Amino acid sequence: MSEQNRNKNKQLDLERYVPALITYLANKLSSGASQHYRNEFGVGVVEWRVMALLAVEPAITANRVCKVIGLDKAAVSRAIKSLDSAALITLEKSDKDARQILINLSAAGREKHDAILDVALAREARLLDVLSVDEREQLIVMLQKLNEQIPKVNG
Amino acid sequence: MSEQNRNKNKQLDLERYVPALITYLANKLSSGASQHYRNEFGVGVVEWRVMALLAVEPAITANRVCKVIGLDKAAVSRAIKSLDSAALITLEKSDKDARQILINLSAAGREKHDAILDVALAREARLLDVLSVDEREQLIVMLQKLNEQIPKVNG
DNA sequence: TCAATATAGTTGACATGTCAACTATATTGA
DNA sequence: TCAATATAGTTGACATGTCAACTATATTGA
Repeated sequence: MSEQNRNKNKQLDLERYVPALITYLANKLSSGASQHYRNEFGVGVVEWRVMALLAVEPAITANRVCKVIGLDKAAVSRAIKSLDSAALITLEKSDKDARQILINLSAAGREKHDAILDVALAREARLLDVLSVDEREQLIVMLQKLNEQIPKVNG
Repeated sequence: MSEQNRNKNKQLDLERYVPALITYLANKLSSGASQHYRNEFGVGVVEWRVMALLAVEPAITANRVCKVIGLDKAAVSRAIKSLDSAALITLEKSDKDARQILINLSAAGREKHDAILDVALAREARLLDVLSVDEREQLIVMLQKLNEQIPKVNG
């Protein structure tokens, strides 16, 4: 091996570099979903994620939405404005704290949620089709662990 | 259980919904990396991914970059323009096909690549810290399988 | 009490990512 | 040969995501 070959041949194994694998997957999933939901249902993925959370936890604040879905409050603020314009949510001031606004799905929002949910679950099912039941369980547990590691990676 | 409770209580289990777990993770990883790399090295994640690929495969076209890193050709075109302005790559017309431009890392680009690589590998190591060696291997194989499923999910 | 500090949400600026229309060149097949 | 088609790369428009500065209100502690 020549001097040249020994030196400075550090490189990434792109097929095994986890951040790349995850970014690739997330980009494809999000853009595919966004396009589909926007065409079929008139809302984007961010709006969909907020609706999915509201179905689980009614009457929550924008701040709670940020914490759960991991988005910046600017993105959430805009998604809420958009959902409100489309009459898919209702907003009410909190009695407890005049800074807070409580968000709920409207009846129309609940209907749209149910329709999108079917599509979202079908998409997830097609994705996970290649994994065994055990593998799916392992994947979920590992992704949860990795999400908990994020502060250590970035901090 | 009342009629109301039986009906229409379909909802997502947000802690186990794989597209959400992946999107969350990818957003945090990419934005953390982007901020870090931009501050320390003056390039963003897209530029970094292109550089990492160029270190593995020299003298490739923009089209090849798109295929490997899974980005739209618009994003790649802009990243290449930016890397060229920063003199981190060299561009040369292909003799074989006048439409193609062959891209290589410049000496400065190679140096910057090596510096970022250390940080990138350290970030990955901190992320994977919570997983055993076996789990890491399983995770990589599963992510590769999921990436192959993408056409079926979106198509 | 009230100044200092913290928290909820909004907005403008900008990075990242995708789409579609476009120009330029190469390839295919009647 | 040359019209039809395919491929490489660029550009404008727009969706998604983050940051920092901002307003308004609540909480803390001297």
